[in-house]
Amino acid sequence: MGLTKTEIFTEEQNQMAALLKAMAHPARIAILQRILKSNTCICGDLVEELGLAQATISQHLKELKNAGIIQGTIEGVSICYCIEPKTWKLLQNQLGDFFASYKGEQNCC
Amino acid sequence: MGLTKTEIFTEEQNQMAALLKAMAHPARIAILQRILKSNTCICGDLVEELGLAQATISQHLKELKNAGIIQGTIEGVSICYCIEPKTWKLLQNQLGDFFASYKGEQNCC
DNA sequence: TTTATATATCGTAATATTGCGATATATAAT
DNA sequence: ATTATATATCGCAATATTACGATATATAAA
Repeated sequence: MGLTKTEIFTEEQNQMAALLKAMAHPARIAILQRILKSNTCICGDLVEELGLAQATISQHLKELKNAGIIQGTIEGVSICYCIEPKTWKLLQNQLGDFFASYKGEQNCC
Repeated sequence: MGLTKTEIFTEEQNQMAALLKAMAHPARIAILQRILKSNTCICGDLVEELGLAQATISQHLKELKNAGIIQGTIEGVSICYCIEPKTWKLLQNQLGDFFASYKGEQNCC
């Protein structure tokens, strides 16, 4: 087929997968790192700093925005992007719990 | 085009994206949750518990294995899967740092 | 109002992912 | 050696992603 069977998974599993997927691209990691560094970031700066076309950057920003990971505000002619705190903290906690639940190598194979 | 321009990103960005991508599917989240819960997991159990065909589960396991997130050991006729501690801790630390580097909503837009 | 600048959207080609039936492989039991 | 069981791989169809040129839109300046 070619489409994920979301209906057989829990809401939490689908949500976590969607958020991870939104982050799972080197360009989007780079964009987030850039935003984390200066708290804020104008779209145009990314086009210069990463080596991707403007349309491509815009598309990556859209994906991060659709996932709720970043938010954008109109600032004159340009648009200022920054982290969406709610989703950020949610994912931070979810992933924190997820990774911490590993009990180590005992009884492993 | 349709292929990621890995050459313009850092090794770290590419690696992190690859690991996140391997986890970014509800079935693979479910598989990891199952392994985390009982430390270990036989492939056949997953086929029963999740509602996916044996070929599909096997493919998801392969992706997690290729990414280095899990490891498999032959155990008689079946195969026992468990977490690969090194990669797990690496990703845990990387993501921990990444999320913690968010300085909050000050100077945001 | 016209022009310049910044960003978004459209359309498209190349490639990747998802899921599964069919089949291959590999170990254990008879 | 044959048979049963568990897992992997192949091949394929449907769909999604990636990247980008071209174009649309929207704000600011002249």
